[in-house]
Amino acid sequence: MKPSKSQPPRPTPAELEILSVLWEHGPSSVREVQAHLAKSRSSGYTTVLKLLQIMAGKGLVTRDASERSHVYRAAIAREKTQRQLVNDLLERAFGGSASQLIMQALATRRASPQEMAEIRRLLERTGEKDDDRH
Amino acid sequence: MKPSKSQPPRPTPAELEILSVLWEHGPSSVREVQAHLAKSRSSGYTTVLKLLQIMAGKGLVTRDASERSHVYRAAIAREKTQRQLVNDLLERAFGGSASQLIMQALATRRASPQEMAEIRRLLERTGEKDDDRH
DNA sequence: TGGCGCCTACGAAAGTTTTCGTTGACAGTA
DNA sequence: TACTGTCAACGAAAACTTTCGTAGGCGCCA
Repeated sequence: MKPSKSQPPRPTPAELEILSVLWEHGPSSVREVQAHLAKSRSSGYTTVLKLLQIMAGKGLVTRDASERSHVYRAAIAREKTQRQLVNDLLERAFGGSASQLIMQALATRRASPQEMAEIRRLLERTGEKDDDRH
Repeated sequence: MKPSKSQPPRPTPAELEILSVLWEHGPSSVREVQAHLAKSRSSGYTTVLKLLQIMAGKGLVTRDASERSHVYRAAIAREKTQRQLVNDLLERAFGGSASQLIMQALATRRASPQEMAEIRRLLERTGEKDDDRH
């Protein structure tokens, strides 16, 4: 097996679901991941185990094997992964137009008033001065 | 081959890139699609042809075979497809939070000042409509 | 000790997506 | 007609993803 790359590859759909569980619930055993996953997808125990092993090989998760039940934790940051995925979608389906994507995001899920407010706030902050970072 | 379903399946990544070309440039021959595709991905001619044939079978594109060079056109609407994809991403990677997704979309820094303005405009309009129902 | 339950490891199958080599057809042209 | 360039069709390989069966280890306890 190759040493895990410095830059882990993009997670597959099933891997992404597992990462979501780890992001939300923190380091977990296979059993725990599988239990949470069962709510949205039905995957057998060994399937989840295998995926986690593969993900460890890819560097998507790390594993603490000091206990009998190994504990897995996400090795890539949620935000960074989300950004990468959005970027991909942007390129592949929106011709790079962020506003188009945002429009569809707003059209799909009617964002709650709180969310709308948050988005507006975010937009003001980001929009004021484009390259004024401090 | 099955008759194309009334509801075409979701396009795969490679298929989506082809659809993007068709959406942007309109009905095209295989050669034209492949030429445009070459900018972002290197796919051989027969690969693109095969994909288009598969897509035709799935109902993702239609084909005009009256000329020697068959002309393909997208059979599914851009907006609808985009919305579906955004929805998927929203569910799979953002726990359904549109504002999170939008935040990441803005963070990619693809948005030009014009786009930012457009987004702001869009947001105001949507926001008004939201509270302004009677 | 023997049996039970839970765990990891591993390999292989099944399913899906992408790639391309090869073939035969057609049109234009020398 | 023979040659050349371009095209669609097709099959099969290659690559990738997901699933699960099976085997073996370990700890617990009757």
